[in-house]
Amino acid sequence: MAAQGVSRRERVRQTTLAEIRAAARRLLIEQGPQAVTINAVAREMGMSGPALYHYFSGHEELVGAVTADFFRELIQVLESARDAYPRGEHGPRLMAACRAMRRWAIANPAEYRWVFASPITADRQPGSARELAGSDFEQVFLEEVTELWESRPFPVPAPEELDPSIREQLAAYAASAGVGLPVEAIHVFLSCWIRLDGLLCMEMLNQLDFFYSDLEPVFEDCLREIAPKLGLDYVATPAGPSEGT
Amino acid sequence: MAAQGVSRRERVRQTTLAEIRAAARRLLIEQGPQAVTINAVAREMGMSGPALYHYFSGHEELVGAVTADFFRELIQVLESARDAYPRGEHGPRLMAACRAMRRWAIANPAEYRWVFASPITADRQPGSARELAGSDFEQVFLEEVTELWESRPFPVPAPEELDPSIREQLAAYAASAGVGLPVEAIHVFLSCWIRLDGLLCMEMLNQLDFFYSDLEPVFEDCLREIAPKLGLDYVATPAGPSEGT
DNA sequence: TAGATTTGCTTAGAGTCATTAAGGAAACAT
DNA sequence: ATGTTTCCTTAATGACTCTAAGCAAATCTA
Repeated sequence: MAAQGVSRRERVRQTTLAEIRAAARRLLIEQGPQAVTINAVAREMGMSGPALYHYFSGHEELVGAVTADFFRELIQVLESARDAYPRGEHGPRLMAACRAMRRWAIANPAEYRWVFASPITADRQPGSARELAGSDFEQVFLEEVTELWESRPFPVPAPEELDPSIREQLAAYAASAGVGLPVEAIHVFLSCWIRLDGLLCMEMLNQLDFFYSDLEPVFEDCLREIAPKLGLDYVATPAGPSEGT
Repeated sequence: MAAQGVSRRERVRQTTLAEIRAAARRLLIEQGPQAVTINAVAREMGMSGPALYHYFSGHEELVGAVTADFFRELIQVLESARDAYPRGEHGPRLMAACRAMRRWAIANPAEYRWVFASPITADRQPGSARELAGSDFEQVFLEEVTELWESRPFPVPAPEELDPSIREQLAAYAASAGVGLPVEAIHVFLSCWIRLDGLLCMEMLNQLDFFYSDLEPVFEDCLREIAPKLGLDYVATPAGPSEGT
């Protein structure tokens, strides 16, 4: 029922790996990022420090694994929020994903900061787990916007209105990432994305505490401004999903 | 010529303090934030570690002092960019300050991240040097916008269009910070601020590397969108300042 | 100007980290 | 039953923060 092709050893190993990442997360939440040390994690699970080196090549790899976990979790949260609405309803699906992102950030501030406002500049090499998970994450929104565009194109600036340098950079990105969207549409999408995520970023970095105590209405305001740019209707209270898949 | 009421000792002490902060900054730039340790800073100036405890109560206070330095420097940069234009020209003055902020961030990425994307969650207590410098920093923009508003009010949403919760929060902020601007105007200002700084924030956290290699035109695009919200004309190439003070 | 005090530094040391090395014991494979 | 792999331990190195104890020079005081 459990063992298929994987040996018992392998299963135990995976369990331990998961336990390690869980302990690291607990430390992150309870005592902050600087508390996530090899020693502390090991102690947390009744092991001695060097034992962890059988599971991770070092501190950095542990950090990378935990980060990848968070990305996966966030992607999953976004996808299920999105999939609460049927495939064709791109507006509600996008809005739901946006709101879910903020909800996750609010519920998991330490994790959000760990991932996005990473003190850890390392692990930025292309090909790292982090980089891969990061692009998967963008993909959730980009895919939906692509479908939206294909089913009902939103208004875009005229080609000559777009700064040539921006055009060039986006063309390069589209080519390398295989995005099936015209440059102008990517520009509109990214403008919206930057506004929304920039706001969330500032909120999570506590840069707005001085002015606001609750940014939820500000976030909604941002959604309201963004919606028409993608040709969508802003809906304040998301109506119950119309019985999706 | 130099010694006034301060003793020679005090002067030497201040010099040493400055040298310590400079060494810390050098380490930050050359080897990243994790290299800014008490020991490394001391070594950098030919001292032994514990000596620094005569100047700072510990690592955290050193970090705080360096942060405050950066804030002061940034404020100074903003002010002189602004003051390159005469007092009445609020548009050019604001734009200049915005561009100067990005220029400083680009020229001093480590410092910018140190200040704004601080891994260091500590030192957030109200009254800390950091908090004070932070509010001075906002003040540069807020003051200018206030003068702009008083000389030539920009369009604001009708009172009933503004979310009641936002209104309430901004009213509280205005009262506590002594802002002489109606709530609606604060809202417009903050919307602009959040867009601009959110973009810069994401840029500096490398969240946009995937899409763009050079964000300067994107930043300009943002300025172009923001300008009319404050009733200003967007000017791409800032004309030489008309011989300000 | 001599003596007391303050200040700036030193080294020593305790406790934390990351990481490597060496070895024991249990699980597994044959 | 034997050999191998795997998991974990302790020991040790060198970094870090920070406290303690103490020397020596600068400064103040009488």
